[in-house]
Amino acid sequence: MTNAAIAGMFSDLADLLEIEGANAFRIRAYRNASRTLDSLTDSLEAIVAEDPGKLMQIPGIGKDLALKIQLTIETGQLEQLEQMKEKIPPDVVRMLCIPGIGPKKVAVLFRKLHLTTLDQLKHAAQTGAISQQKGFAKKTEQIILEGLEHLEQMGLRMFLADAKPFVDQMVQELAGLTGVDRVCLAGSVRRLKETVGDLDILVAASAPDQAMDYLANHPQTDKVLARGETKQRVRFHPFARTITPGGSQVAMEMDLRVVPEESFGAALQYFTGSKEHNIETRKRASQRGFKLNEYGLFRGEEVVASVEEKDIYAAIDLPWIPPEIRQDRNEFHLAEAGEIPDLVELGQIRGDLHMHTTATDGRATIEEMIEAAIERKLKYIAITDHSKRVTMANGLDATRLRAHWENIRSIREQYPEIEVLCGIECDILEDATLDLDDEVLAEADFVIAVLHYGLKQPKDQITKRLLNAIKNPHVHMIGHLTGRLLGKRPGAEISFEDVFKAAADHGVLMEINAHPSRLDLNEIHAAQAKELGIPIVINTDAHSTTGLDVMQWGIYQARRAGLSAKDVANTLTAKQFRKLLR
DNA sequence: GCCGTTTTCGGCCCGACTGTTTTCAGTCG
Repeated sequence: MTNAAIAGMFSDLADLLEIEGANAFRIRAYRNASRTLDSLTDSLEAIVAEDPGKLMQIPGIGKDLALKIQLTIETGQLEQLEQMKEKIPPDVVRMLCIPGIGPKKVAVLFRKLHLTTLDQLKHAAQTGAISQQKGFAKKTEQIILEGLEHLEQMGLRMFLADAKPFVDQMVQELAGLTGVDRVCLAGSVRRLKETVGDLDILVAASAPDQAMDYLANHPQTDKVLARGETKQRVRFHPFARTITPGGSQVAMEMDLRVVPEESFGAALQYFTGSKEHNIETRKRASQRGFKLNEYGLFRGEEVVASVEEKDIYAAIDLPWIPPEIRQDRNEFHLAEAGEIPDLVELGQIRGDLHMHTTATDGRATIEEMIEAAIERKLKYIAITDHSKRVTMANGLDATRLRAHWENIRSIREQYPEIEVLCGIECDILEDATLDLDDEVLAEADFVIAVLHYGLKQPKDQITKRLLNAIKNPHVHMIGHLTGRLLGKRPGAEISFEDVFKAAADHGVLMEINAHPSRLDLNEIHAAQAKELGIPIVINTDAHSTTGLDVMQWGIYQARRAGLSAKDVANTLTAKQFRKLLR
């Protein structure tokens, strides 16, 4: 059983307990535990197998939760969760997804009105049965009906790559307004999260109305959902696709927060989050006798810090922490030790070691790819077309591959300003052998081994395939290890610890695929690979010349994992990079 | 349910906004 599965059970249990009206702090304990387990790099299964007592060393896991984790792994289910599910139907839990409807209201709908499905809820709202209840009125019924309509879209997130250009533009427009002193992105977009649920912008202004009016009347704005003295929430017309299959259009919402200039730093810290990071910073503040809110850090009435973010951190004895790593994972530990990493930047990337050409499923020729790479100031690249197993991409067999390499060798002589490696993206087959013979692979400058097929195999077999590839002396890198996809296929997750340890032993590189809708090797696993000293390579897997431009999103992924240039192998010079290869 | 350089019991982050109220509870971020 995966950590994510156990974390999910605790999270579900917290939802159910909330509807039941359980102690709020007990619910929080489950939520905290869920989040901690989800970002834990060690496998809970392995910990239990070794020594269940060690579970209690995990922060937020005490005697009770340790036992629940152990029993969940042993029995395959969480007893309390199963019991609660008997009592509360799944649609009742879904009611929590309606904005404006929380656990208290759901409890009334379920216990007093005996509504157990969303259809019943809709009917009750339409017939006015709900407004009869104390604490409910016509407006609430309207909220419910609107909410049900949007429920399908609710909770949908979009890729950072879609959201960021839009909010960047909005920031620019707001910055141009008279009376607006400072504007900054906040929330998950500022933290450069891979996907974002909503958008946050912070403004410092002497007159809040100007910025709010501008946003309210913006052509992209569909509806003002809430507006107060300092805060406004709007819904935009759909401007990008969501990450769900089918990519339905979704209306994104944005919070605009206006604060006085002297509070900007405190507000920026506060609204950047993450929520978990903020809870920890406020805890640290209160341990030092301070109170921290969006207006500043206070000792009694006295303002200790408020203008700049770094002042807030300094006052609680920490260096400034980059937004990308504000996840309450280990940034406080790093900050205390003075080890906040100097995060890798796009300008430091010198090579791109994964791209395709017209020889297989790319749309540009070898020459075009080389010239595009030179334009983008790259010093070295690897041309890595598909191997024969990927028939739908016109994958290369030994004969065609050798001819392709010969072609590359003659073409690259015309481009002395860039080093071009003859590479191959070689499939790891279902039986754990490689798609091309060793003697062919031995002729390559750079070999990427990847999984494309047989992902429904059991965990052990997939792990074995990866281990075999790593042991092959001709393989240089494991390509786009789709941690998330594998993790989501029941029974097909891999043993990352085993794979990473083998990679570390054999000097095999790991890849972050920079494509914004892929971003394979998520930040947790990338951080884990870094811990083991495995060099990480950020590649575009470009299928066209413009495909080389997605590098930025991979950089963000690496930054969230806390990687600095020394952890990223393609920041090395071509010569240094070659030396790194076994 | 967790946790401890005030505490093994009594805390647990904090404020804005809305709707239903007539001073506040619920919800949200």
